[in-house]
Amino acid sequence: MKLSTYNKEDKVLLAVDCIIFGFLKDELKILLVQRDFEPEKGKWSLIGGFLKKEENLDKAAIRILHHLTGLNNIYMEQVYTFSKVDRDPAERTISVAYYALIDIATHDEKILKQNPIQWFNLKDAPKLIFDHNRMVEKAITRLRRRALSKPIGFELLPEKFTMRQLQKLYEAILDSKLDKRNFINKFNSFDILIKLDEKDMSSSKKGAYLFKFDQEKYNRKVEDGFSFKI
Amino acid sequence: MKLSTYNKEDKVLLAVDCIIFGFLKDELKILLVQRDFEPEKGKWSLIGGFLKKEENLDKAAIRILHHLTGLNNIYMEQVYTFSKVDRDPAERTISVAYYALIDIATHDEKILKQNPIQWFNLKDAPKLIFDHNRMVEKAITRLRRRALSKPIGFELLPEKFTMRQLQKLYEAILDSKLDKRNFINKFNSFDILIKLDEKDMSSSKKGAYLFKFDQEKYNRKVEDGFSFKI
DNA sequence: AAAAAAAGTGTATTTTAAACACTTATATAT
DNA sequence: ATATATAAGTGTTTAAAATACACTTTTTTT
Repeated sequence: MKLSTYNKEDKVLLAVDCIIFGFLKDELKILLVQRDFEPEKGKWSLIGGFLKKEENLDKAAIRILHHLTGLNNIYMEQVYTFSKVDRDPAERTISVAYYALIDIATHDEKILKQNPIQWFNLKDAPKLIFDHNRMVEKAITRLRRRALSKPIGFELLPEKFTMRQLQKLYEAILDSKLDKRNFINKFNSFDILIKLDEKDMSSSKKGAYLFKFDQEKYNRKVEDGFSFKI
Repeated sequence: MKLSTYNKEDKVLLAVDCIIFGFLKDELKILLVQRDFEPEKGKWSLIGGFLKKEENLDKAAIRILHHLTGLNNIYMEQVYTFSKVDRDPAERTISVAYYALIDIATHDEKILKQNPIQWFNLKDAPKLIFDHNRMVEKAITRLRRRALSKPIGFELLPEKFTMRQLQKLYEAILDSKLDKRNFINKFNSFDILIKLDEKDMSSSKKGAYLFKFDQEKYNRKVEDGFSFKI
């Protein structure tokens, strides 16, 4: 075996923890897993695992998420790397947090097959192991900033949705009430929605028009960014 | 020796690389070091080193920066973790990038003592080893976002500075020319400057009033944030 | 036929951003 | 002493964006 140039340096375990946000019934949710090994076996945890030598972090996040939930093709974004010395009591572990947004309805079959995995309302999620609650906080901050600077919703909403659902999503993320008319005017000014000839009748007698995103324009806005002020 | 719970998992080297920005004579600068070990010995590099088992990343960044430059008490912020498999050809190494802003004049004595270290104008910095150029890009993006959402300058400017210097700093960071009157009006609306009874005579016959930051108000603005639109 | 429930829609006001040019002070050169 | 050159300093008008705000429509249920 080749003697490494960096031979005297310490090596550490590098973990990846995934914060998966979903949205259902006007509530922001988070996907958690019941840990099935020690330490902290049985407690609720983010979806996590260890980086392997021959993969990068993005790949590791995808593999770990797939392995624990069956979810595929989820684009995750790196948030922050957590390195408190005793964050994992078992062994020195540094962990890189990733987050993603998904539409619960689209993906739920897969997830529900797996047993110790569960959606929680963000507001009443259980206490998590290690520093996972801090990770969630940091991811929420990131999500909030993202919602103010780029369109959000494509990943979190079903293909067709009402204006009200979209507004509720923004209200949930920004944790504040928005004015209906101002929201619609503002969002329409971005010109990324297509109004369908179809109504959702599930939430009112009158029915609410359904919309979908104009994929191309949406993507362009993700690139260019915008400024959404609350 | 205790048999670890995570015994079968891979361990990796974790590096920290520091992107140190400075500002002098209307130019944004970056501090680079000539690497004195293989691989890539003699090439220009960010200020880097390896995390030790018994320290967290913030501490490692401080230690590494101090060790290579003599700089003390520099607050650095984590930017991103880079993990491409072959980013370091010698051995699998993941690196966490940190960045900081410093006032060159205040710190220069210390730095200049150390030899293979040098300030470069950001615009004509040499090609760096590994993925360090990408790290710098990411740090600049972060710096720019920071400049638009929080006051900046306290760390990059001398204690007393002219309005012109402050404007040039923003111009350098945002890489765009700003209108003198609009800049002053805007910045004054933040109410974080104290106008001194002293003039800087070095750059004009008339002399330009010196300002300093109102530390308390400045800090409050760092907390609360603002929106600086260019 | 009345009541209830959510959807849908527009304007006036305030705030913020952007565009824009001349005067002042003083050292230096003639 | 006078003229000139150089950067500093200073406000207003216009345009754009954000905010505040309330009634009508549709349809089911009673």
